[in-house]
Amino acid sequence: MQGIGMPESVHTLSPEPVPSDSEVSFASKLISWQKRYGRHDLPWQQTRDPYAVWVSEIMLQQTQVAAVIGYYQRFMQSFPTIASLAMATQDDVMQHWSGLGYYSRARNLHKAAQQVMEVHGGVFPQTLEAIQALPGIGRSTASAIASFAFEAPHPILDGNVKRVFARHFAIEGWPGLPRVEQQMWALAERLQPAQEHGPYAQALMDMGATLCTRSRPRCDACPLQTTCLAYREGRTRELPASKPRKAIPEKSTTMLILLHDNQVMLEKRPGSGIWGGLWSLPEVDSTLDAQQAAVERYGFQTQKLPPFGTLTHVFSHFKLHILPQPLAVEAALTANQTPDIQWLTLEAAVQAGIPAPVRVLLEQLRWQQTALL
DNA sequence: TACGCGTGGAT
DNA sequence: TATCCAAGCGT
Repeated sequence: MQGIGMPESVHTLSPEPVPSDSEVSFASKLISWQKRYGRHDLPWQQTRDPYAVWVSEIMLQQTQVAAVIGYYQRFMQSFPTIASLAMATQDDVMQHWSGLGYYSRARNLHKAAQQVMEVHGGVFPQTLEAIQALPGIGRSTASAIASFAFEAPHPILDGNVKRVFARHFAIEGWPGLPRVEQQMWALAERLQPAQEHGPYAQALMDMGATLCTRSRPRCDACPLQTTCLAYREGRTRELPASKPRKAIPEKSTTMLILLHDNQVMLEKRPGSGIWGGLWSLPEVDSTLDAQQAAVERYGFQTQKLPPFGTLTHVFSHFKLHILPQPLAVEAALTANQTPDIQWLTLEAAVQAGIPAPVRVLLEQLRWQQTALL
């Protein structure tokens, strides 16, 4: 297949349904390699339970394996079945996701479990269309679940696969570009083997994660070395093309640490947006007076406590400078109990579903108080 | 179509 | 330290 990788490669113009000989060996080489050198002992590989596969695939979206393992084990311990997840409170689910990031994944997973109970009678659906119809499951994740749980012949296209394709077939352009992605989906369909769909999907992921890594790929150990165009042309360093980046903006916010009776006040954030559904510290515009804001918003008379240093948290799309302002609540002028406010001891607060930087602040505070005793 | 959405590891 | 980006999806 000579056209692959050229800017106007043939399969974008006239897709060939029949793979060439070299494309057939692509899959079989990968599968053979996977059986011998791939990963087989990850916690979610000990089962074909579609629910377990599903949870793992959602956690692994944009998240590295090492970060997921502990979360996966605790999550499955607490929510071993679709029914148990569907019946859980959102707070309980978010608590298990706290620190893992991309919290819409947790909200969607929870919602989808309830959908499976209502729409599918508690049985995880088996067709690609029905799987992909669940919130939080796109084409690649649906295919991965179908491949691992049901041995179904659907191609995956995640970051690993894109990297392997971009290098092996010398595909130009950033893989996030719709044109490039469309080209890769067509390629993925042609390369899909006739059998061993689970091992093939795992092989692509293992290749991308352990050999065909972003930097310093281990081409010496690669089963595709003899056919890899990037290797042949010495272009593994420049492929795949990287995403064009813009400078990210910086923002500042003041977080109120309202303390009373050895407890701290947490406020539930709106369901969407940054840290949606998590419990967090109240935020005040940094140009405003924190104590005045505490009175106006909550009816609290407060005494300033010694502040501690600014905490900078970097997101993918902006940088946030957090100015913590500890305040001792002396008196509540008005009742302010709502479902979106709770008072917790520091020990309980760090166990709640809170964003990572808030955890850092509360841990610092707890350490300070311990040191004073 | 481009952007919003977290956190941590690697270089 | 700054930057990239990792088993993507929803809007």
